[in-house]
Amino acid sequence: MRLVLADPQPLVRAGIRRLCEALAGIDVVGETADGQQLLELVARQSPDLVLLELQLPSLNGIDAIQQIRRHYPATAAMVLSARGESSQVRAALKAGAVGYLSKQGEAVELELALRAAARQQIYLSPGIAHSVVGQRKSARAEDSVTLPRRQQQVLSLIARGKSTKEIANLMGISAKTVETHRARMMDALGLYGTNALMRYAIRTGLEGAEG
Amino acid sequence: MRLVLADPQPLVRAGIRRLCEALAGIDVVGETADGQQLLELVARQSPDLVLLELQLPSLNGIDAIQQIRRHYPATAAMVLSARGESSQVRAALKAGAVGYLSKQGEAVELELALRAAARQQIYLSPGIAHSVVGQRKSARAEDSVTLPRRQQQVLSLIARGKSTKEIANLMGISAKTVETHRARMMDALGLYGTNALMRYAIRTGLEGAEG
DNA sequence: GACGCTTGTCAGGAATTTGCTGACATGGAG
DNA sequence: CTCCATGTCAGCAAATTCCTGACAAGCGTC
Repeated sequence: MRLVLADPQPLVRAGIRRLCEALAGIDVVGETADGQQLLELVARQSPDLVLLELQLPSLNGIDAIQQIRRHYPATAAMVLSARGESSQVRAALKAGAVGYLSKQGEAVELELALRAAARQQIYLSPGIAHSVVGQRKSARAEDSVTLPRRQQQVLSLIARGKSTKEIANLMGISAKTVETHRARMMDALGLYGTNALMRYAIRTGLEGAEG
Repeated sequence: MRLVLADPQPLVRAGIRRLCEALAGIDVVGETADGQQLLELVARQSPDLVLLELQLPSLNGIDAIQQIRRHYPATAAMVLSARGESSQVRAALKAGAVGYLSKQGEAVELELALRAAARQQIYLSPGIAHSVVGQRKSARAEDSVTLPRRQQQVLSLIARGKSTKEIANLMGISAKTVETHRARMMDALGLYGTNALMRYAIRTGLEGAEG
């Protein structure tokens, strides 16, 4: 099985690569830190599987998965993520991921996951699986919502520390409208107060931030 | 050289372990996800070197380094961290770390760093080194400040998404005083506006949060 | 195609929060 | 002893948030 790795941290990536290469029948044919480069790599190498972190610079993991599914259907994509919010898991699977492996998981899971992928099966880390099985009691509203486009834009700007006014300018709309978006998001997410939303925004909306 | 690893993510830890074991003369004699367990491991194994992530559950990396230096002076500690804020770097070195390796660094750095440690030398990742060399022009105020006790408490509560009122209640002081603390922190950190502070608070004040 | 629902846009006005300017006590540095 | 950082608190003007509407466009359904 030919494999491509994508993770922003070179040392981590190198480590995972070693783990993969130690497995029989696994051939790592490429690695990258970057979402766009990942697509190019896939185009060149046509790997059987891509193992990718969701938080990638220049093109986030979810979008990368969609592109891969769309343009290179012979290549499967499996997530290898540090975090495991339900919304992320759902989004990844909806985008076409064939599995979701948590970095919190034990090392043996890596082999299980890759073997599963080779057999066209879906692998989910324990502690991740519940996200798709659904309805345990502690299901927070935050974890199962997809915000509309405009609201997501606002959220991402909030996460970058912009003020309402700045957001309004950047988006070319009235500050009042930004407030409405914020209010609707808080409503949808079950959050109370701007700080709670900001916290949520920063916890999630990182999307290749860094400025 | 006998080595112990500490990183909260098993998969990452396993990968780094492989990378270390592939190096001649390196013997990984233990690994853990937890700060307290790290100390016990060091006590049992008396390794020559500990390679640790700063963000560990139950006992953070900085404190762990101090304890190790104090109680097991034969064991050296080197940081292997995802982030590289100057304040963290300085704190780690002040605590007695013999090096600071960034996960953003290339895999070859691992060998350089371990070899350096074996020769009693200090290794710093490129892009980290400037933190100690100091004074290049883009030195942000944020990176070299230690806040007073009370202000740190406020900051950590901000990071947890508490409102000014809630913080005031929790700390048993007036909301006005909380605002003063906030204002002085913004001043000290060179930040403008509450959102900027909140962003900073969440970026840094994580300290085993999760709630 | 009319109806309902979501999304995107915007405002007015009340209620809160922030930012700014003082103020005062304490305790350590010089 | 004096200076300055720290911790505490208030008054008041300015800014922001929250709440209540409002209206148009798109979408799915019956």
